[in-house]
Amino acid sequence: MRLGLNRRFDLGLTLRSGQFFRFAPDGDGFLISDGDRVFRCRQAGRDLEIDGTDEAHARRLFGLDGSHVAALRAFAADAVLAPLLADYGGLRLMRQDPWQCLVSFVCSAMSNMKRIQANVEGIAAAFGRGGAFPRPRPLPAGALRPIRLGWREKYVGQLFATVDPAWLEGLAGREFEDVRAQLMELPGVGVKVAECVMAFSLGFGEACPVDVWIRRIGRRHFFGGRRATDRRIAERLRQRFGPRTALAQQILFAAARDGRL
DNA sequence: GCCCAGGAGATTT
DNA sequence: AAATCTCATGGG
Repeated sequence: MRLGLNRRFDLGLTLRSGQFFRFAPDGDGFLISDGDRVFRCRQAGRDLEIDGTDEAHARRLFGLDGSHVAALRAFAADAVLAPLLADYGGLRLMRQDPWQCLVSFVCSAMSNMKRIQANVEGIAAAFGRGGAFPRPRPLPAGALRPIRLGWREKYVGQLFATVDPAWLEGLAGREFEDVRAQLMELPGVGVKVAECVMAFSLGFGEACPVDVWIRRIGRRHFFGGRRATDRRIAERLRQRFGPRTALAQQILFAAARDGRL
């Protein structure tokens, strides 16, 4: 199926930006796994070719809606973001399967993108079917050991044994602080991981995950180089970008990792 | 050997 | 409430 794109979108940049981990190069496109959906995807200029899923899913997953244009217009007036839009304007905020997203970011703690991807793929390969991400279920003791998750292993095991995906999906659209507090009751989920799940799978545009990169550039660009708590940094970004904070954060993250900030 | 990586949780101050 | 410690592993 071919999907017309009349707005800015860069598939490769979006996939590699660190919000999603289940993709692999496939010819001149990608093989993508989002929850129980596995499909191929290829971008040719303003066309997006998808094979194995439907248009509604692809548009939702890649954030292909009109809100992006308005966001770019707002960002163009921002002194920090404006210089980045030429290279990062095609980076979209994805909306992936919440359960897969939750496990991915619990695995992300004090890790790096290559290893996170290997860990998440390892979990899918060991317990999933046909590339799909395995649904929660109690796993045999020691079954996660070969995945080499380190001290995240016990958290992932507990999540598989206790989380109800329907409950997780039901958090979308509810009150921000309430959702974050509920996510933080889960093992291995603190402020940062909770806001990742909210930003990348539950549609909370005000979410602002503060990791080492955002902390660094947040201090440099929004606090005059002075120290600031993660909470203050997130507050300032929210005040500056409102419901587009999550997208702004993702652009800043990608640019910072590229040495652009 | 060192330091760092999309942190969380428990303990100490 | 903020600073500190530990957790396991791979890469530069």
